[in-house]
Amino acid sequence: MARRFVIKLDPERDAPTLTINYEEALNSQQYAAVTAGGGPVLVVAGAGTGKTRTLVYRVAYLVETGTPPEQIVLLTFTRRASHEMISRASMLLDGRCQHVRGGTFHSFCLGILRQYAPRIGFPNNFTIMDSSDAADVVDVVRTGLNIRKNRRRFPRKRTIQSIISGVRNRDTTLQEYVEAKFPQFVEYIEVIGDINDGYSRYKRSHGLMDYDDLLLHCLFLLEEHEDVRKRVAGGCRHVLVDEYQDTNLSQAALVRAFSSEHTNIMVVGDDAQSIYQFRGADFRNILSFPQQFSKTLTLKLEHNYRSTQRILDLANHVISNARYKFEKKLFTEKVGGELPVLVQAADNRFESRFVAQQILEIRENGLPLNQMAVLFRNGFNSYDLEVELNRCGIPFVKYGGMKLSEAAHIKDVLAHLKVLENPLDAVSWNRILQLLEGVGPKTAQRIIEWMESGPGEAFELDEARFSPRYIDSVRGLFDVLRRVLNQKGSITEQLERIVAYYEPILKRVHYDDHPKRLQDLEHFIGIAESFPDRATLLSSLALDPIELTAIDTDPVQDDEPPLVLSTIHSAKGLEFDTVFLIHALDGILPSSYSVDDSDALDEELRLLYVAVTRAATRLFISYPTLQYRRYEGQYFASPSRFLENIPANLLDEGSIVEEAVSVVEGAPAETEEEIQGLILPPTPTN
DNA sequence: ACAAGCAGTTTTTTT
DNA sequence: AACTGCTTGT
Repeated sequence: MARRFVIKLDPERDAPTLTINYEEALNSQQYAAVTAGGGPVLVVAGAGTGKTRTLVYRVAYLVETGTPPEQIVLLTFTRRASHEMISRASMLLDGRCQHVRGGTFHSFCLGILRQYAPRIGFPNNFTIMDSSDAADVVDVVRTGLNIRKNRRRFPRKRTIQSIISGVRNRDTTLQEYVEAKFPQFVEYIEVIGDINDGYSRYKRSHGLMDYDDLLLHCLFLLEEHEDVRKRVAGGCRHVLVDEYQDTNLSQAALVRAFSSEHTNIMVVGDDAQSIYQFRGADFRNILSFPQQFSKTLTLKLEHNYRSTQRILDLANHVISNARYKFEKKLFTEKVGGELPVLVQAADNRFESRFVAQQILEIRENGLPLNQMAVLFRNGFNSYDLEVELNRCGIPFVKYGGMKLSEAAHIKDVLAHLKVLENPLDAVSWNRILQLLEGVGPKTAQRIIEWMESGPGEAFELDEARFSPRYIDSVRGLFDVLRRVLNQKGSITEQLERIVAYYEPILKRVHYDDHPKRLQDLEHFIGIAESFPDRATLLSSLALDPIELTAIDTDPVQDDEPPLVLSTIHSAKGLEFDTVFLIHALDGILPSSYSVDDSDALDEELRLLYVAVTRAATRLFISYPTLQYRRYEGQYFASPSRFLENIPANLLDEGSIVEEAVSVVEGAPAETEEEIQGLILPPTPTN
């Protein structure tokens, strides 16, 4: 007779032993999120409430409680964010966290598509186009359709590309979208539709995908191929999504697909920080999450650990002016602190000198440079300041603005690599052929068509068909490509060969500044060295472009962590002790492109909210009164409308006084105490 | 017919 | 700084 023995479970002893004391490290709301079970979880987390911390601990918790790290998918907004979170989780727990799969939606989709592309009629080695490549294709298609540009006010190639992309990222039609956003082009809706059709066909026949395709083709793949969906979603035991308020329709659908097998999905975000509506994101996406996933557990993080109460008061006041009423109000225990200040400067130069001097002073008082940041609306708003910082010897890094891989000369060299990787890539062929003397759009097109129809062997040129005016230079191009291909050297060797070939072209095309551009190319070769192969280099560059200013950083003071300059968009998710928001002008912070559209205007307001909430203890907002415009010359600009009529108990006012001698020890006027001691040296002539 | 060079206009934010 | 449209040159 069988006997049954019962062992009593002792929760003290038999619970998995956790090396991290989660309860102690987190507040109760964070703890609830980190230790939540499976199923859909929505975490609505205000600015500075420990959103990143929560995700990091969540990753560690999942790993510790037995989820294989490679079955955890952490989708973030930038690759920087995903690297940071994964390495923080690794430090918290151990190296197992390194195997968590992370990245942007685009890079995660790329990985899937590289594997399964043939299932949807693409080669595995398809090329990723950035938006200016896409605009070039649009132009080729438009020319091919014989659409005359000299029709009245026909949209530019960039505009057509952004219309096409705008429609694909939203739940709308071309008709509706153009009527709403580009009423001046309503008469061309049909033509734009034709261009769009041609554009899709062109991409498909040449193995090209734009950014939208990475998401949409991946979604199509998962929806149409049950076995692929099962395999991919089967590997996603836990899906975590950061910055969910900035996802668009297709990203929400992808989240659904990824989590379709295990339904363990946690999304984190803040509707008040949605700043990518221009790209199709909709903050209502995050609010409708519980409707899209049944039995959603909703948690809120409202306790701010970052900022002083005075900064939060200003932030709460700013966001209360939005048409849409956001529900949460942030609170903190950091009472008091300095009142944020709004500083009026006479012009750009005064603003720059003010900021640089404050930074020097604050550093003098012991705050490291990398805990300060200067934020601005547009990449070019910091040009003047960058000059001033260089003059003062303040090292800085800049995020946002011009990217290395967007510079014409880098794109030229990259296009050579791209045709080696994907010989069908007609955009790149088009680009590199037109660099040859005597070859323009028409000839480039004819050569491409000849290559596609004719010889099996790539990079071979047959005689007589082409004019002797350029035949030799085409042959020269093919020779270089063939040599690079046959030699199978390292990336560096391949690039060096191409740059050597390209150098004379560079001198001809950019005669006035070729030394600077050649320097960029050398620097680029150095960066490329760290990539394992050509394909990885090209994909990484397309999805995670390198900042152009990485080049200018002077090696003199590289032991000091640099000051951060950033567009507000690129500063999302970051925090600093001291923040300077510069160029807070009407027409810049509410961008002049947004003032007619109340939704867009609201987004600009949220942008200001994001900027303000980056600051922990000190916030300076400044604007120059005098601005220049091309033909009108100088004119007086007004401060941001968002900063008007702010009660004096929330925002101080300051002005800049010029003082040729030394600091006056006396009592300055109250409103000027913030900038007491600012000495402006005589304005240099340059 | 097509390329090259010049003049005038237009520039957000990002994967 | 890059794109578009116009004029000139081969």
